Amino acid sequence: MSSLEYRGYKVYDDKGVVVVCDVKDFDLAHTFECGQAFRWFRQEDDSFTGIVRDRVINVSKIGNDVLIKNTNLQDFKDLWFDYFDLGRDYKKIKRIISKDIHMKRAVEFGWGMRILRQDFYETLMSFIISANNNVARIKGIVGALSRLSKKSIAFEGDEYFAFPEPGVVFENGIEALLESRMGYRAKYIFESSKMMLENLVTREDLMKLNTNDAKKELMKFCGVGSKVAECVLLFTHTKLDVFPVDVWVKRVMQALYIKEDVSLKYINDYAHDYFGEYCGFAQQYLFYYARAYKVGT
DNA sequence: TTGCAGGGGTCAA
DNA sequence: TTGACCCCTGCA
Repeated sequence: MSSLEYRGYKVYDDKGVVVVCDVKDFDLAHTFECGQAFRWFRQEDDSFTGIVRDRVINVSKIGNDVLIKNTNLQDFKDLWFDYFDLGRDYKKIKRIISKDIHMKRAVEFGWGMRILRQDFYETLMSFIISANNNVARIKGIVGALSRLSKKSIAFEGDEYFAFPEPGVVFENGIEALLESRMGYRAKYIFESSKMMLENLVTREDLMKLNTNDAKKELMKFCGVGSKVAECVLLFTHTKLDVFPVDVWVKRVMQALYIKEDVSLKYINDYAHDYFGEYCGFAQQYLFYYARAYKVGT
């Protein structure tokens, strides 16, 4: 067994299980079931198994200790620390955005949600697929699309697949994409993968722009409108001051804050003004809360 | 069991 | 601003 201190965390490796001691503000269900990622699966023991890049890990908690199976200390430093956003003070963010009773309730309900730092291309494709679609089917399509990579990963008796590279998706062509049952989105996935290959828009470029310009750049991708662009910015940690407005966020904002039927843009502007630089976090707590309680339906 | 509405929207007109 | 859009899932 080896151990280390890394950026405020005591971490040790016990036979292939990395244990991160005393992690605050982290709940597995809040994080993996708040709709930000489509590649995490709840297990019978309430742990979660997920595919991240070309790895498959299983995450569970004992008290405030987080157990990550099928990895090592080096990966914790290189990958998992950033992926789970462990360097961020969520207590501070929750305090700042809890400006009223509604947000306090939402934060209290989803207290352990963390915004995962996900891969740019995978997130872009996943949220193009999410348009006018439900979560169960999105997961199915993303899973089917992943098989194209042919990068099989075995873990605990099951087979998983890494998300494909843009070149692989492009070379497979629209016919193969249609077999993933993604319907009219196949053209978007194909065209946007082609654009990724050509480096028309890169995450590095977006990092240099202000949030509004970064959003405009992202909307150059096929099948990417305002909502999907903001999701991609948020879930890749490219920009955190975004507020994706979908049907649920529209409902909850109208029911609790605005009290009348307004446009998506109005809600977006309202939230930016009201919640400020951390409005992306506010959106996630509200989304999770709204869906659970069916607020506004 | 069958049938239908709606889904973390986007695009084109 | 409005309707079409693939097709699956959940619910009556």
